[in-house]
Amino acid sequence: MPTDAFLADCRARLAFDLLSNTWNAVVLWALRDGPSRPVELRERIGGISSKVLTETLRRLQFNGLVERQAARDASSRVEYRLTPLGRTLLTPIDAFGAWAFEYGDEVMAAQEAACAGR
Amino acid sequence: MPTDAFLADCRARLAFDLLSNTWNAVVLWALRDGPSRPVELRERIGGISSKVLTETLRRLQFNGLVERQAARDASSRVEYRLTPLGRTLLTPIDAFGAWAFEYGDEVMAAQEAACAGR
DNA sequence: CGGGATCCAGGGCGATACTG
DNA sequence: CAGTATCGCCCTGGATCCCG
Repeated sequence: MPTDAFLADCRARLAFDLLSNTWNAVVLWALRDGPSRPVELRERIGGISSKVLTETLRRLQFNGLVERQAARDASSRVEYRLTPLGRTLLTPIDAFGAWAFEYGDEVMAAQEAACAGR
Repeated sequence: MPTDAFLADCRARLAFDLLSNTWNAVVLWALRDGPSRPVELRERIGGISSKVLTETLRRLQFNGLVERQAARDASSRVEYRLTPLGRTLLTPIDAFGAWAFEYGDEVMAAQEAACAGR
């Protein structure tokens, strides 16, 4: 990867856009351990409404990161799973998780310091 | 880092939130090579208004990732630079850049395929 | 040049209710 | 259970103007 000319490169922004909303990364992460049904996802994630979850999954689907599989019987059981492409995104997301685990406290401290200063 | 109990962990979401807007990652990236003045940042980034750049820098400042340094003379020259904490974030961002460089085409292809299917 | 003040449009996100 | 339809808030992001 070239270290310069990054910003004008649409590819980089494309990747940033994939993470530029509240739930994309969270849902991808929630799918890391295998296919899941919406109910499972919701309880695993917590705090996400059915509607927003669906919207997020549609977005991820649109970008080729997730695929949807309906049950073959008529029951309303559906599964979502990461595509191979989506799975490759776990590595960078992992990097962020590790970062948060290590530096999360510092960020929160900075936030409180900034608030205190006001 | 624990691989489970990630989603309920506020720390992880905190990190995701740092990337959950359009410009945070881009501006951080633009600062990677050293302190810069807003004008420089704007031309390096491209497509960002003065107002939005300022807002973004304030956000990053609030989170302790960037610091602002006014010139000592009265001229209106200001520099922004990454804090040590902010610099640690470059590694995960790098991971995303590398990912985009490698898989960007696949994402765009998936998008086009999704559009064609409609 | 830096950056505030406005005004404005779009969309993310939430709560709720409803259909199959 | 999965998903859609509404309604509405609020924030991001963009354009413009103006001040030190």
